[in-house]
Amino acid sequence: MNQESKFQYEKFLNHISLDCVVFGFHDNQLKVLLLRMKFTKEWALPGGFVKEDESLESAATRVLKERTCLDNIFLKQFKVFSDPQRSNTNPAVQDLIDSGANPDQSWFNQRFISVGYYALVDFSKAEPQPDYFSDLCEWKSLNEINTLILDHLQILNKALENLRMQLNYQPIGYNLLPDKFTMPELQKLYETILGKELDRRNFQRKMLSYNILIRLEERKTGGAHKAPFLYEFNLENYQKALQNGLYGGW
Amino acid sequence: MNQESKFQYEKFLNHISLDCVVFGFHDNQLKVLLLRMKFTKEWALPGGFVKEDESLESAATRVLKERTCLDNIFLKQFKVFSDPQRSNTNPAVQDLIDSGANPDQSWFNQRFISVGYYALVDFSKAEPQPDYFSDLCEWKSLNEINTLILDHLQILNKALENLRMQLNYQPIGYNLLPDKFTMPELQKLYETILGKELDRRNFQRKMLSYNILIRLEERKTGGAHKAPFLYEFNLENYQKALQNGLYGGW
DNA sequence: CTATCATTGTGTCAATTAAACACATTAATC
DNA sequence: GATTAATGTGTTTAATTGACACAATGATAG
Repeated sequence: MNQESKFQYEKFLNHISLDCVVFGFHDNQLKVLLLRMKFTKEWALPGGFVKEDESLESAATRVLKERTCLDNIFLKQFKVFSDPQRSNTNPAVQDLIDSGANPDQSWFNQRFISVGYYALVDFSKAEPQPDYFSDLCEWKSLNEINTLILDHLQILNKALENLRMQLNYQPIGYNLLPDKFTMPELQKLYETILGKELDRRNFQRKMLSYNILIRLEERKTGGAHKAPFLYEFNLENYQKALQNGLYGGW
Repeated sequence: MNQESKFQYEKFLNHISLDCVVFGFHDNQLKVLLLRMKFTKEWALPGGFVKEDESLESAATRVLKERTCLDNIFLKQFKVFSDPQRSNTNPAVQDLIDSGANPDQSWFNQRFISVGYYALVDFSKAEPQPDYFSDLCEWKSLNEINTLILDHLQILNKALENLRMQLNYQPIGYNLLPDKFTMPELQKLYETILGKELDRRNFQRKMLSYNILIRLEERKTGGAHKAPFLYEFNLENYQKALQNGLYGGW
């Protein structure tokens, strides 16, 4: 276990927290990284607080490095959750207090405005680590997730909504797939995020038209049936597409 | 002057502020509502703080009602600005301190994480009101705005970027135009936001295809040349389009 | 080692959408 | 009443999307 040895709430800004929806892709399924709370055994999104001298982005990066052991994670701020009632009527708060991290209870009893981030990571490279308040850190498939503490399920759904939007004007995949991947794998990723099936041939045509893929001379063998080509991203064009978007619109 | 008689910083959450980029449309130009600081005479975005029992949305709504005398303003949260250095190296802070609102200076010397909102309002119905720290509240055209306090120019630019994005998947205009308007006026609004010209005939065809417009039997007379039809929005379809978006994407 | 099977690679055709452009109409002005 | 400059309403062509067909191939079963 690579938990923090002490929870130093003294260093953090009051009232502000952040929650991260970490997406990964494995077994043709979209996964989300969750923590199991030590006491109530409820599941939660990884989150944290903001130190006095760091930006939200730095704080999110720090938290995600602690939870996944990864650097350079794709991070996107998508919404702030500020309902005054979002955290004060939930047993999870008691759980945090029970943790003993904050003896006088003043830290967890305050109201938090939480900034939501979603992250896209390479499933195979992440090494899930629980935090001070949890005893387990695991990937869960979307359909396995029924309840989460506080408003975390709402945060997860909003993140997914935003990820689906991103799909429509920015490339996706570099952060979620291994370096080399097949067209069917990329398509499955899209289908999983969107929750619907796409036409194989039209998908390929559209995807290739973005000019962000490089087809390798290699094929992926081992599976039954015809061996598909391997692709990798053209990083230069991928970055351009991230900046400029994929569609013109007006 | 309809200023607040007292600045009650005691009631607000520490470290959290909000800034609003209020867009209006007048004389075929996109306008932004700005405040002139009492002492330094620098210009700033309208902003405020969050009371202990209100959400960010409520706080933004409250602030905008104070600045424009309008209810039911279209509001959209677009980004949080959290650079630790964003406010502590700027003369504007001294200006706020000089205001005397907070004698021990503890309030304005703290670090603020600011949530950015943009608002779309009917120019002709807003009644600009300065706040406790400003002596003037005025509409400014985008090209008139060169410098703003703190990182407000950056906030403005990000808001504009987001507004341009919104144009590509949601209808716009109901909040910015009077109840009845002409097609050329609507087109000018789009052109102003996008900063580029559009083909008159293609614009009309595309806009009508959304089914959010109702053409009235009336025409707008008074201008030289042929009188254009007046339109109004079909509110039911407009709301649907806001929810579902205008384009399919994947 | 050959036939079978499921999947991949490639391509076509029709329908829809977008871009570029032309001409008739009309309200104010002189 | 002619002129002017903008509006109303098209058409034509190109580009994109959606639906679908068939050949190629790697593993597997017999």
